[in-house]
Amino acid sequence: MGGTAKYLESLNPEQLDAVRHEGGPLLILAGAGSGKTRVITTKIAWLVRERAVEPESILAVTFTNKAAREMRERAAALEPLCDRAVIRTFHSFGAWFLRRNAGTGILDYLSRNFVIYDDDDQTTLLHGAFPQFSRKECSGMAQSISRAKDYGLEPDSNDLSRVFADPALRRAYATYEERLRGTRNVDFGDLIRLPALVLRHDAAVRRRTRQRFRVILVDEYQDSNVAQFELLALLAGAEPGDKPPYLCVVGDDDQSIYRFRGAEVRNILSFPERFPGTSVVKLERNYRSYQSILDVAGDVVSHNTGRLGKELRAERVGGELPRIALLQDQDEEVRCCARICLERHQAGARWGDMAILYRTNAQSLGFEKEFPRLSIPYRLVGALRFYEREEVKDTLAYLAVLLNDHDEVAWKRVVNKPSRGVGDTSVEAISAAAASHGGNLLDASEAEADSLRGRAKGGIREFVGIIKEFRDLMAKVEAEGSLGDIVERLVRQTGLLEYHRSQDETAGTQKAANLEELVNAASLYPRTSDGLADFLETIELDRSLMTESGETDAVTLITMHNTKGLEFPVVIVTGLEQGLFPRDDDEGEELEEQRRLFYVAITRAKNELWLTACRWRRLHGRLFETLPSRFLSEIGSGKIRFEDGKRSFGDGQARLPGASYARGGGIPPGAGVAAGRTGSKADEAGKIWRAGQAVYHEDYGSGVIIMVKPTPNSGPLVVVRFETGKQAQFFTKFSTKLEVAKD
DNA sequence: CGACTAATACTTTTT
DNA sequence: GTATTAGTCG
Repeated sequence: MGGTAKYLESLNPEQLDAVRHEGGPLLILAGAGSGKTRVITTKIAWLVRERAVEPESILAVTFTNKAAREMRERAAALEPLCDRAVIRTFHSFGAWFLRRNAGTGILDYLSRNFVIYDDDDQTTLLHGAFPQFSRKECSGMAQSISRAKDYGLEPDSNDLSRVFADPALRRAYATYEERLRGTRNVDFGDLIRLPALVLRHDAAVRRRTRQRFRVILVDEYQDSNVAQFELLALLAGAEPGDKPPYLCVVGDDDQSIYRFRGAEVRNILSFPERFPGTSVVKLERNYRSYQSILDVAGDVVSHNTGRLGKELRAERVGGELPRIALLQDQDEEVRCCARICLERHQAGARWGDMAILYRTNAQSLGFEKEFPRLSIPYRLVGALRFYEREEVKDTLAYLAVLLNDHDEVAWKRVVNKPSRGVGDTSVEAISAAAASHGGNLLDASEAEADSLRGRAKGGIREFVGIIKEFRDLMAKVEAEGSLGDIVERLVRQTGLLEYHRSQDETAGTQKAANLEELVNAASLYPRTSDGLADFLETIELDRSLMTESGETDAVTLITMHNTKGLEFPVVIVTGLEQGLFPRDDDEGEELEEQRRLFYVAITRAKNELWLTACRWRRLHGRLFETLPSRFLSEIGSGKIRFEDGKRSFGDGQARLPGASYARGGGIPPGAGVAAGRTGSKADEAGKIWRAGQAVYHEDYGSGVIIMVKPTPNSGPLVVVRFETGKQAQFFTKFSTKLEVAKD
């Protein structure tokens, strides 16, 4: 090849290496803000342009729809042919694969128009199978089952103890699978698990798939789970006598933050061992933040063990020192953040340049209350998801029933919504009768209608009538209009629109408007079964759909998790307190994950970084005195500026963490937080508080102290587990309701 | 069947 | 403290 093509010119040497690498597997370790998406998209374009790779033979997978969209657009901008490449999320690829193979082989039971059950649907399905368990218990089971699928565990696996604490519940997994098959639908986990199963057992499909996809790229690889790894290994395997597809994964082990959902950091840590002959390229030049910000991030994450090892260097040298504000309480924290935002705005920054980050969604409340009063516009990210709303799920359930007579979950949801006199008894009767109709609920409904009593008889007939009518409507090939027209007519005719409109009036909600939005979204699809299945899949797989409407200039309120992939000129990370971030019981792997989360949060900042912590934090309706997060003590001296030395965690004297920090000593790691764990401590009244001591609380009853933590100023803090199973912490000094048990 | 009250929980959540 | 949900009563 001749000179460097123009679109490669602005890449740095490492990025260029990554783009032009060929042959064996490639692991790109891409630090935050290192131009990772640029490298992947350029690589796709380069393969098509310089290496004459067929775009159709390229498979690129991401974790979010947003990332997939961005990758598609940017690759196509570099080389128009790239729009023929398969660029999808892991799950959307799985759905695509399953629809092509539904009805054959081990997927013979599966409807080609399957819908995807979410956690809520899984719970409903389990509740139907196990009515003796509460909905809450079923939700727990659903979670365990999802996790099992994340780990690639089948119902007959010996390792189920990894996710099912209770052995009795393991059998529930098998029952669940049976019921799920009966619905002819899939859950989220199946979108990964089933393609792997097919590839493992069907040699012909495996060969066809491997011959088609000669290049496989994976983004955010650090967040992949075991099941995804297995699917990837199958896709990237070699057919006998053939070269394996080219495999390239991109990720950052320091940004792995989804362990609780089954993500497995080891996937990236051990990639070179799992794929021998792997080349590694590190992208360590950061184009986003000032060096002063990366210094803080680097200090924090360096406390983790088991890293692949990377050090970010800023292209943007200098920058002000990040600042930390130690506040008295949440109200002060809110005011502090508001002050920063107002100042920046007056200095010319846009509201949209600023973001307030927190660990838990509940922390957004204080900001939401105060900001309107101060005329600070804000937008809340990720709080309410469109597709999870009742009215949306109702409509989708009707549409699912149109596609599939066996969809037990959807059928149960809407057969009596809005109310048409079909109560639990009738629903149970029809459910039971479905067994003799091969699981077909519509047939069962028709057969049972006559034997139902009173209003239920007419109600069920009405329901069946509606379903049949709309199926006929869809089947009319010559009919004009889009799917939107069908959906609009459906919400009217079923009474759903009227039902939710009246709810709007009493509850002041926006349900009717949301239904309108759903109709609008549907009008982009053709009024066919395939169009409908496509529409449902898009909504099921893209929960963020329609959350952001229009470009509004507003301060972003967001959880740290949700900031991944984003950047802001000004970032304020709040709630940096021991007990909240990290939590007191975060240890080992979990502690390291929390530290990575902090790392992600810090590296979102382009120009300015603020950290805040409160001495008093209200949690579960109870006020706790806190210590600064241990993560703060991990920041080297001189790398952060202590804001307003007058306020602090201490009593205003020499052992002020803030004061000593300001002098360069670093915040002491919450003296004794770990050290005093097993110790006992007497308070002023001379009462002895130690682990194992039986106690009595006026409200909660009897319990046992499981932990005693000394605090610098507030006397001992005891963690008590009550007989009710409840666990709570008390400052013995302030808790008048807690007594040492008499005997 | 719907509206009330009482109990209950309460990280994070790409798909 | 707050929000949601389960259970009970009319």
